[in-house]
Amino acid sequence: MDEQPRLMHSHGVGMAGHPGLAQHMQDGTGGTDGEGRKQDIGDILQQIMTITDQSLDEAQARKHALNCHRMKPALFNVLCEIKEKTVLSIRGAQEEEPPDPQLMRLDNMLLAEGVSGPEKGGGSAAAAAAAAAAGGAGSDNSAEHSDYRAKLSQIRQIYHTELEKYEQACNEFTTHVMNLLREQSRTRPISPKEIERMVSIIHRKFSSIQMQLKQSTCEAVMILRSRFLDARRKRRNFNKQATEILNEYFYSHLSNPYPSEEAKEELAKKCSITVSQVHVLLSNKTSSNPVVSNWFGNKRIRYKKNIGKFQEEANMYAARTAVNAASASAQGSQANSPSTPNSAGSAGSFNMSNSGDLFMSVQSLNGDSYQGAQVGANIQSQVDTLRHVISQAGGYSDGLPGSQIYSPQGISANGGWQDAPTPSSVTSPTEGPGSVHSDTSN
DNA sequence: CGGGATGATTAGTT
DNA sequence: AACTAATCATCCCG
Repeated sequence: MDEQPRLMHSHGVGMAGHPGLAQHMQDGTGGTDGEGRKQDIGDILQQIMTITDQSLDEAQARKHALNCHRMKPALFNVLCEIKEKTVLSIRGAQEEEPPDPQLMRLDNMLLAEGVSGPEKGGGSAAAAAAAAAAGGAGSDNSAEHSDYRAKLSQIRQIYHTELEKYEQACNEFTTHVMNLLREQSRTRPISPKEIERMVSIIHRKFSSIQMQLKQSTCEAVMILRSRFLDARRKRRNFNKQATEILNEYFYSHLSNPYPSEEAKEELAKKCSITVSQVHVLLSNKTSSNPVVSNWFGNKRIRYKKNIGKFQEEANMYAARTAVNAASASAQGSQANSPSTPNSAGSAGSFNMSNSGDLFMSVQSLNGDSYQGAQVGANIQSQVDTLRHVISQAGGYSDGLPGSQIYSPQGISANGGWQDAPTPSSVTSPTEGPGSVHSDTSN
């Protein structure tokens, strides 16, 4: 303690013209002493040089001896002088590096993914809440979701633990090095700048290790994420019941198969269809159930594309809803259809994109405003077929087994399915697709 | 395995 | 923003 570390700044700079060592060397009495001093200095240097070869205790002892050596201040001054010169060259190498762009990228990503952010980021919590709210019955989805979150938080935990470990190690090491340097500054000149430099070197080293950690964390998150996103693409067919419910709605609203938000929600609930959690996670909209919307979108387009293929199905569901509604009450059968009065498919008036004139009205069962079955096609290539079908009055030909016939009402030539009162009532296709009366065969 | 069925995604439209 | 049309990716049945 008696000896403060001799940092250079405390020594001043003005010794260039007056080297302390020279002074010491010259303040002897006789010329012959010169030899002895030289010897002395050589001794000291020798001791210094070999100090690292010794055991700790020995070294410690020798250090103390050196510290007390009468030549020490002189030697120290010399070292200071040399240092002063070399420092200049060191300074040049010292550049303030800008923050590593890649590190910044990693940081940003970790933050965005909620790994490095505040504990249990509000964002993910909100997403979870949204998922829970949107998917009331969806145990499947929320399970998947929580799985994702569990894995993410696992990653986050590992990341934080490791990060903390690194930080601690870094601090420990830094303190250690600084102590060492301070200790050493007794025997050799060390500028604060040098210590600073050393510290920054240490920090750089550690931060490069940290970067590796961040990188692998990012990778892990990416992998998790991609696996999660892939999962969303994995298609699971709805169960039969769900499909039936959806189909029922579709065919009973064939005139306007665009369920409202509430209707979609309702259907989703009935079918136990939940929003894919991804939708909730990636888009924070609380709106309609995209799964149901997807279904209706697909259904509409596919129905429209190939009505014939769906005739059977349509009739089936129409019949079902008819029974349910118990309305029917088929009153008059219009004269003009060759077929029996009742043969009406579900009414669909959804207007085919191109040409409204393809359908023909054949019969309308309801006195009030309702149209009977309709057949329509928008595809030019189907026209012939349709004509054929129609001419057969519900008989079928090639692709179109249907027994449906169009009535013009509710159909607008221009676009979109017109809305029409629920068709419900109309049908009674008696028997499935069969319902073909009249001259079917020919 | 091939191919149709089907849910999801995407580009473009209104 | 919701829809259509096309397409992708997977399921599923023969």
